[in-house]
Amino acid sequence: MGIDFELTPKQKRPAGEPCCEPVVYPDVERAQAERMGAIAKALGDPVRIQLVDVLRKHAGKVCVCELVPLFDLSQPTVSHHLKKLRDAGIVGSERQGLWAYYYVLPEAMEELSAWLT
Amino acid sequence: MGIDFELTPKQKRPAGEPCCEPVVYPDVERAQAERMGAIAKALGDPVRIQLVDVLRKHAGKVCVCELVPLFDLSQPTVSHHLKKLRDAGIVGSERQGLWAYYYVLPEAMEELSAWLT
DNA sequence: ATTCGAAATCGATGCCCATCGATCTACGTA
DNA sequence: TACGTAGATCGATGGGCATCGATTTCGAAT
Repeated sequence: MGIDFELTPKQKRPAGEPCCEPVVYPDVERAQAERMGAIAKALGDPVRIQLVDVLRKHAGKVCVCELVPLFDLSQPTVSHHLKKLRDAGIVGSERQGLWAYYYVLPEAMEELSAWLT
Repeated sequence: MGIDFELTPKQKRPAGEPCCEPVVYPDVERAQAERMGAIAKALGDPVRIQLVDVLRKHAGKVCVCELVPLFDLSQPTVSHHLKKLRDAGIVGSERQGLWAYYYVLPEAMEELSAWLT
């Protein structure tokens, strides 16, 4: 359990004057912190926040051709943002003929939300 | 309300074969998306996730001199991460003599959590 | 006054990221 | 078969970020 960090302070401080109570092990271990950080990082862009918001409010699969004109960005850039969200497990995609449809996978956001609260 | 994006699709598609239902306005406007993105971006690093976790679980003010040895990082690097969290409004700080104490400001994380759920 | 120490800041470095135009892929249509 | 189109990928570019050692700042202690 816990993290393989050093926990015994290396600095010495004046005797009889501790600066605070000793800190215990962080109870998310490093792997979970990296997972939370990865989700948060994927959401750390206003364009991707709005993409997720549109997909979520639509409550279904949305075609990329509907997403691109929502932004003042090129089609490759929107595709790049969608890929970031997909790599983080926040959205899924599905191809039907020429068109590609994206949808929210709620689990990732529930993970982060559960950690936040 | 809403976002100043173009909403009428510019691409024409084969008649009688719509790819999906039309997308409505995103109901977080751009400013709110940027706020959410800023919070998520500040949390988008495993070190900062663990910093927040330690501060939160400690339920009080924690001295920087206790935080630094938790990580295999230099003191300036930890200070840099704390500054990022402070700039995003996720933590607050307080100086007492030589030492500096940090603590979680729950409002920012509640903001993001409320948007996520 | 001088020294010591905790924390922030500075400057440099190497890497990652957002963005674009151009290209590629693959499917539908004429 | 050839063409047109939706979306992904490529390569380049400019800016931002994580990290470090060195320095600065300022309060404490001798």
